[in-house]
Amino acid sequence: MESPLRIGALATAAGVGVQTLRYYERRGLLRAKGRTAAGYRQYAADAVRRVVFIRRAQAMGFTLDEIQHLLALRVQSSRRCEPVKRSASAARERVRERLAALRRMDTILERLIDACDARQVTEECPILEALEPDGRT
Amino acid sequence: MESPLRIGALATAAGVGVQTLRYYERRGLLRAKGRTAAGYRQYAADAVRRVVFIRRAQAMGFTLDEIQHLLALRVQSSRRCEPVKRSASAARERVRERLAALRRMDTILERLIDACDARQVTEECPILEALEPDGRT
DNA sequence: CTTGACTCTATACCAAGGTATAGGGTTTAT
DNA sequence: ATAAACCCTATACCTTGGTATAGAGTCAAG
Repeated sequence: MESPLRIGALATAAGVGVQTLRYYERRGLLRAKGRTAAGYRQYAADAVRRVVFIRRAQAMGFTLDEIQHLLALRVQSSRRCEPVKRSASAARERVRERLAALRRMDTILERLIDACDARQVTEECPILEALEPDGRT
Repeated sequence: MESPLRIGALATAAGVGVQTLRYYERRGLLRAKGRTAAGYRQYAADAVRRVVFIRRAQAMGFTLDEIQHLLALRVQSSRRCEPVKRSASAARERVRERLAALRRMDTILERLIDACDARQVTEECPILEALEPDGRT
């Protein structure tokens, strides 16, 4: 029985601009529950979570198209399970690749900081060595 | 005594287009060692590593501006160590935040795939819970 | 000595993900 | 009942990270 949010309230709650929400709607990422007589969008309270999710997923490198797919992932019936599983597996594959790359970056930065602490002069840029294809750390 | 690379050779070696390399130069990410009499850019062999680094860093979500800072990170002398360390620490902080978020995402996707295998119906979109600030999985 | 592959600068264009503005209606507090 | 603060659509514009094109010079092979 909660009163629905108008777009400005949702924007404030989620920390984005109203234009952004309308843009997400055009992109198919967000739908208003309905409209008032005057045509104002009405959102349920959980729209805040959805928008926050979108921003966080973006922050970890997903595109809006990918996020749209992620948001659609749920097992709706015991049929139609395979497509969901395929999407989820593909998404997970990308996540794991990014994880591996980020872990390498973390190691490199850690070692750089340590070198700095030890006041060692590193003639070569250690960062440049960070991401060699063979990934030796 | 290796013969310097021209832009096309560097582009091929690093797997990018020549336009991209000139763009990086404009952005201050890449410098040619010199020019031929005709004005052709000449690159040292290690430019390949630099460009590959740029692409990998991009792939893990760094902007070109951030990458420019990363590339500038090297301990050039035992003085001036602090600023380097601060940049590296800040970069590492961002990396670690992304890692944490990606790990949560990975867990969620794994559980979704498992639910799918078990033919369980997930009514609520489980993805939405993936990135809650408190990170409960 | 010309043809094709390469290079140069400069400028235009593109896609993603917004942000701003114009021109208008609505709701609310005074 | 009117001004401030909100909402609507539509359209234009912005930034990032490129890609394409135009017009011109360079170099190596035949």
